[in-house]
Amino acid sequence: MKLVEIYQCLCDETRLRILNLLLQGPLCVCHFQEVLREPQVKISKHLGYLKARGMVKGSREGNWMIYALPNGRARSRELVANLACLQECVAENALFKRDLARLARLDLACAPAAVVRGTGKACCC
Amino acid sequence: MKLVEIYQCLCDETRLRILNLLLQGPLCVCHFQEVLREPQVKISKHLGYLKARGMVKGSREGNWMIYALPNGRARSRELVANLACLQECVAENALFKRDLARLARLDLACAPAAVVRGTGKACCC
DNA sequence: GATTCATATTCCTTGGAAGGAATGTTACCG
DNA sequence: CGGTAACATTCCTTCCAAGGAATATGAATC
Repeated sequence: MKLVEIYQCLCDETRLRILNLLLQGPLCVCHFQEVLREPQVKISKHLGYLKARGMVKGSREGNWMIYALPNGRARSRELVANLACLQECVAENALFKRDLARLARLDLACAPAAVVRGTGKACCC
Repeated sequence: MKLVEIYQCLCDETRLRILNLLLQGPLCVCHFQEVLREPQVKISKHLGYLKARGMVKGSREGNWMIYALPNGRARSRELVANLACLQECVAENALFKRDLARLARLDLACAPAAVVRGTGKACCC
């Protein structure tokens, strides 16, 4: 992944919001939809864009697709630096903070449901 | 300048090369041309793009246009963080290092000429 | 096996960015 | 004041990205 490709991934607001959520951990598409409140096709296409460039990886978990950032060892210096920078930059931004708050509420509602279902998974409820 | 606008400025290789040079200090258009070896119109348009978004400022110096990053106080947290990140990211990149080397050679050739002309300016010779 | 849920893909339109050729503008210089 | 040097802008074409509607795929469930 070239440096300019990293920036291309970062130059759309929806993608920034997606990555902001992924900095908290893996997430399935339906949760992106709930938190971002954007149409399914929009979310899905941006995830496809990021995946095609190696910025995220996706794995199927039964009926759901879980997306995550590449794991630590697979992250280039440039990617690590830019993800850290992104996290610092969004820290005081209202939109991104609201997204994180919604994500936290979702996790709270989600985890018990997962326990009930006996999956132990926070996703997908 | 919104965060996403910063990334939009960064998502083109020519603009990255321009900003890499500007991290060393102000520069005139003709020097961008010499270092980057790209056509005048290309340089000029990318500088216009950056200027329109507040990423650089331009000032006329006689016959020349000098471009520079906004000065310290005018830089937002996001901009400071991303410029630092950019500088770190390009530090080991061959293309960007070559540009800096060319810039250094240009300054060496340029400064004496400026002295001879009695301007004391490194730009434009 | 038909249905349903979650997600992806296709097809379309629209807009914006990139690049080059040509031309315009501004300042300096004789 | 005509010319020239340094940049900017316009006009054009090409390409890619974004978004939505509709449709397809793949897994689970009955």
